[in-house]
Amino acid sequence: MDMKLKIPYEVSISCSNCKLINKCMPLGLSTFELSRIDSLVSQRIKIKRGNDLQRFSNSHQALYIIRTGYFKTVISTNDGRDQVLGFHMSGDSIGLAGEISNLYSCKVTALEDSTVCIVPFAKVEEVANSVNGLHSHIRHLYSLEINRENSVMLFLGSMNSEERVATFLLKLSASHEERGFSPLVLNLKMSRYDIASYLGLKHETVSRTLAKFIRSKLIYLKLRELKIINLVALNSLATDKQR
Amino acid sequence: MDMKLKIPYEVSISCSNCKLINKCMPLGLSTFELSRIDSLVSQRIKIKRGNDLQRFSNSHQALYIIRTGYFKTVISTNDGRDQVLGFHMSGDSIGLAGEISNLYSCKVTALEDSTVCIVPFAKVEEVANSVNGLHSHIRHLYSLEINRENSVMLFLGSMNSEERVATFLLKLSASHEERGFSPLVLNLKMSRYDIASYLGLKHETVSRTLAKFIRSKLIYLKLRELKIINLVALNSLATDKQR
DNA sequence: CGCACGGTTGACCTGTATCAAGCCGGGTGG
DNA sequence: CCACCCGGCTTGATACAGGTCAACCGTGCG
Repeated sequence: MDMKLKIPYEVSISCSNCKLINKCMPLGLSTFELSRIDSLVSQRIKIKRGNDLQRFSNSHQALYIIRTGYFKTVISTNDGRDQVLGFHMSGDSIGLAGEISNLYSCKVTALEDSTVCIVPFAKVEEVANSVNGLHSHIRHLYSLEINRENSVMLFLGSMNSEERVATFLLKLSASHEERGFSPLVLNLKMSRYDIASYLGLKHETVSRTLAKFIRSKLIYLKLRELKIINLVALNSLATDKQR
Repeated sequence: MDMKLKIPYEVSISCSNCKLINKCMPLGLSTFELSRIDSLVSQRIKIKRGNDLQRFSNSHQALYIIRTGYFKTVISTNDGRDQVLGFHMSGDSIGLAGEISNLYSCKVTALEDSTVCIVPFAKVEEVANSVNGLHSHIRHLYSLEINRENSVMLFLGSMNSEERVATFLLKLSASHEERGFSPLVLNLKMSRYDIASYLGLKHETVSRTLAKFIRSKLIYLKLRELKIINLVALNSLATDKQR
């Protein structure tokens, strides 16, 4: 069924035999279109845990797509304020905001060893007339990002700490499930500090809230290893604003 | 120099003689390119204060650009949570997120009588090969929006109430200045409730913080009419995180 | 003209931040 | 391989910013 050949580890470096193709490219491409897609990715780079995806030349001239690994994006101001904007895993596009504003810089940091595909927009425009819907797909990627940010603003602007933490766990769970992993077993790649910043809380509050969830048997947690025990209850914590 | 002919009020309905062309379209277009741009806008619609920009057919098939007026975008969940995501005025593009997610709906409400230009993406793709940089300009618009949202997440996640209100006023001021108005005289189109939601505060807190600013002679405020008296101090409140 | 709603202000309360102490685990160097 | 140490994490005690509740005012809309 699923032939497992012994293949040198660099062979699968083309889009057409990448498992993620349905996530980062339009659905339902013909074989001809697939062959054109292969020329989109100018390079694939490896980034070690703790390092930043430093932008090559002009960042908003290219799309960065995570092939493997885990990242956080952080905005920092010159008065020393930091804010984690999001966490990203395989198939996600990052750096869509480009470098427009100089008021604050946006950093993309690997939380584990990762690989990233770089798709220059120039190539997109070259290839677009032979691949149907490529432009609209790029717009779709931007829309996804804006939607993601909207949902972050929602909890930052209107939720208490329990609701925020529950929402965070559910988001993680959903993105795991989306990628074919168990939605109930999460391996946290980020620190409590990262979570706290993302949720607009202090790390102590995150700790306490997680402890409360453990006590009420919603989750199991040992360091960075987390299991969701009561998904339903967690969900109603996040979405049933009582009163 | 600048001929002022008496023209029936609907004539200026083409992009090539719209004052906003430099804001919503790429810079430095040739006259030929300008003529192609004119065909981009499929229609211009009027929206009365208090009404929503209801999306036509499939929203993410078109770009909506504010010609005149003022809008707020609001996200609401089915458990009755509301969050103002932003305020928008002439030249801004709205609705870039499309309708991807059904978890929460995003509403765009006019805060005063407004007009909006609709640019279907299908037209963009038709015209793109005769207008240099049109695709990259669209991407630029998305980037602007993502950047804007990043800055909102920054204050929602990491600022206290004074910093938030000061930041809000400075943002308003900057967008006025950008459009050639005085950066010091602001006419608030939105209610205190809207401001509060946007800033992730309660309206009482917004009121009190504004009152504090009045007392310390940073601003003058009478209902919705606001004057910035000490821009420098306001700025250092927003950006100098002491300690 | 009147009323409802937006806005302000005060008194009080609570959720989250702050400060502080201690624990644990993993990485480093001897 | 072990010991140490540092950074991530937890937990407790306390403080305070901002939320909540309530009363009142003004204004602009119907």
